[in-house]
Amino acid sequence: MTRRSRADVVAAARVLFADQGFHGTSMRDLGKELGIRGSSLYSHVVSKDELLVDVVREAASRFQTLADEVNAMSGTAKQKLSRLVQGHLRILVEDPHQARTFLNEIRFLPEFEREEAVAMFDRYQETFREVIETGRLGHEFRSDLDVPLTANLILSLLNGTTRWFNSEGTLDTETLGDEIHQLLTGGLASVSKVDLT
Amino acid sequence: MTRRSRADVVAAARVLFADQGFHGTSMRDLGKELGIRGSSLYSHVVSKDELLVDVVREAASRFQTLADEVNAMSGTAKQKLSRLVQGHLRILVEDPHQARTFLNEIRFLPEFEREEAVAMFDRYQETFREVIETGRLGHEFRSDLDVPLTANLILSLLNGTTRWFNSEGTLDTETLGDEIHQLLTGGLASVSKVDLT
DNA sequence: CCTACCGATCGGTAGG
DNA sequence: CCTACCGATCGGTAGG
Repeated sequence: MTRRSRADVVAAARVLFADQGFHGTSMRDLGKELGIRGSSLYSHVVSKDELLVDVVREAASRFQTLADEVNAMSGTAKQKLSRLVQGHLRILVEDPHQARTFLNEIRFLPEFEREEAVAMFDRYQETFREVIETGRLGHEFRSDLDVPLTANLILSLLNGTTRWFNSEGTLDTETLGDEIHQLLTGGLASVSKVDLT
Repeated sequence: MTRRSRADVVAAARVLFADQGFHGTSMRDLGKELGIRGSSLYSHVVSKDELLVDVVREAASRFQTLADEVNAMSGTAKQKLSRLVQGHLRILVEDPHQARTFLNEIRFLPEFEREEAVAMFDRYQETFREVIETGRLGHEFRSDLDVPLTANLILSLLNGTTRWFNSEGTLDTETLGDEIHQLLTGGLASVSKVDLT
């Protein structure tokens, strides 16, 4: 194997921070994953914190990109919600370690970067709120919806999939997204909606 | 203050394991929370692991109790689901630190106790599956529902509330449960279901 | 990227 | 419940 780059170190951090937690992972653990000494990592990064910052930022950036796509898109609220659901799931599934580090270890960031990440995620969540509000005003969704609450519930549902969904299994990601979108728009009940529009 | 009991130590563990993580909490941190030395904790417990085991077991036990209640209950699938949703939320809200430690730190348990806890939670989840399956067969719910998937989605939604719900806020727990139950059974769509039964 | 090392902190024990 | 301490490990640095 050749010399490692900073990107290799970040790659190891994604995996170990996700599996063992930030505080459960030592620099020596990361080194072992790459076949080098823990102390050698400091030629690539100046601190352990920096690795967590990198992983969280790259995840945040993906969510930001999805939000931009949806904001630029035309279509009904349901269509936009579907795109948000599918896009969000794709991000979680494409790099589950990155996603889990983002979701679970964000609280261990240094204060400045933590606030930065939280603000970034809130801007992302704002896209959910806007789509829900549009659907509510346009009578696609219930007019009595609590919009911020609904956004929180949808994101909880999506993010929770990282705890059990395995993309190697029988269910593929897009089908999962369809199931979720169906549950969100129509619920569990058996009788299909009468569309009055 | 008088002498501390093992229960006091477990109480401190619930809070600090939830806020700082199991690996981010030292025995000295726990001691400080109680106003004693870290080493003094060993007159109450034999290891740090034991504290995590205690917190996880007490949470698991609460879920088990709820499952027993629902299994003993009569009513429609929707009513049972509502009871599961409300009961699950109440457990999360009554002791958020215990709940968050259970959800986030369970993976750091010693292998035997981890498998025990996972098995316990799967038995609990089985109650969700049974209720959903009953509703499906009785045409309360869609007949094409993927039952285990739906159980996972519902639990993801519920557990995710620990990340943002604050029972001190304007929204009380029961109303949150109603909103969730409404979302789950009817979805976001605006037109109310036509009940053919 | 390595060896050698730093002070600090870790979980835990002995003995009172 | 305390002091005093153990070996191991932590994040990180110096110097090559």
